[in-house]
Amino acid sequence: MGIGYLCANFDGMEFSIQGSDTKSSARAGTIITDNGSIETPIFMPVGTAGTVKAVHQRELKDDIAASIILGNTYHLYLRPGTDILTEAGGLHRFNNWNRPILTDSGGYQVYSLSARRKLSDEGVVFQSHIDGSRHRFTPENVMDIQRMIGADIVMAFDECTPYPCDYGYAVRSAEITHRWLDRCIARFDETMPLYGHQQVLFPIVQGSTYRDLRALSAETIASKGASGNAIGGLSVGEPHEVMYEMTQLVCSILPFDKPRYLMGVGTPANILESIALGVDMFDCVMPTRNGRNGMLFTSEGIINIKNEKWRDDFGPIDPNGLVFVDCQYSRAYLRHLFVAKEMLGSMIASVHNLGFYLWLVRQAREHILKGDFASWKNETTPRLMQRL
RNA sequence: GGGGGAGUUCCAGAGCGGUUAAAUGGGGCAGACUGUAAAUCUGUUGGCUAAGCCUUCGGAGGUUCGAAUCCUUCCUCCCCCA
Repeated sequence: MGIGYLCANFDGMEFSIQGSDTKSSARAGTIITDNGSIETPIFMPVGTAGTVKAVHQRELKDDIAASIILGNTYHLYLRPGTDILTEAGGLHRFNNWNRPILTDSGGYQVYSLSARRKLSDEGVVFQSHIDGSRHRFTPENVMDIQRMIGADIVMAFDECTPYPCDYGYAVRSAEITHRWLDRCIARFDETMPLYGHQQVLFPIVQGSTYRDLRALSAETIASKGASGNAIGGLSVGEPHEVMYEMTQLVCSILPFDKPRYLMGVGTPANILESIALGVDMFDCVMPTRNGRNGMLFTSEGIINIKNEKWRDDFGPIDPNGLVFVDCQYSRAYLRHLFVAKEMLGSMIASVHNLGFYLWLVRQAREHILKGDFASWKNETTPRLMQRL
């Protein structure tokens, strides 16, 4: 890849707001990228290793109607590696997804693989979870790798601050993330996209659960004038009220006219609450991972499909679901697949859960445009979160 | 017909005189999972009027302070030789 330069003020992404709720900070917008547009609020299925686990692209597009998916820098760098990705012509062509992609930077792995890495101001040295080999990640090469992956939205390299976390650590962690951000921006700005579509860089707010640090971090991030801004370091074990408090605080500081992305969140309730606080974008492994483990989110509540009670329930998985699996397979059949450890069970559950999550954010958008989002959210959430 | 082996809690299978309601798997039941080291992990799995008691290791007797473990006998199954 060559070192190039960008036209001043060029923004590879547009964001517009079509409407907002009357009794909350929820808004309905549209993000336009070179690979397609995204109506917000949006849920982005996680496709860490270049695949939304157990789901075909065809299902993602036609049934689930996902408008953007994730990839992960750390995982794709280790496998298949940047040589294969560039040879393929980028991740879009490699995994046959012609809509937008967002790549996480590996900042979450700084947290989740903390036992396997050494963090310094320079960057992070990871010991591969695959073969133990050592790999240095810096703000600079993380930008380069994300250029080679070719995501439409790339994330700044950060440290997802753990929880609980003492104040001193939270300060140092946020400072590292901020220093890294400047290096990310510098490198990103001096390099060019490789595959003919524009890319944008989202910075990430940290600050753990401390209001002053969150505010400081949000102001720092906001000052960069990025195309969109992310909130990281939440949903790592803190109480929900704390997560909402931090989200509300940060949203009040981040620019109104740019999309806000709450990383790693969450449950259906988390998502609706955060939309009300002004968040536009979400991603979470919950619908796929929990789906593979037998947990179904439905319009009627939450189901553990492995439970004996579904053994002879021949009703649809979700009578109100819009995805083809919802009405074509029974709960009894899906339970059988899980009990028998048949892989189709994981596939059906993943398609269903993602279909449900995308349905949920589409509903949210409709109610925001109608102006009754807050009341709809309050009456809907208890039903969605009840255990069946 | 002759010789040998085995029957243990839902299943397989340890245990071979007391620390055994009985290892370990599996199965069953339940729980967890939030920018994916996860098609993963954890708990539990005889009964009860539960810090205690009752029933349980093919059946019935017996030895012993004490038996799933030793003896007698019966039943059932498996293998080898005719």
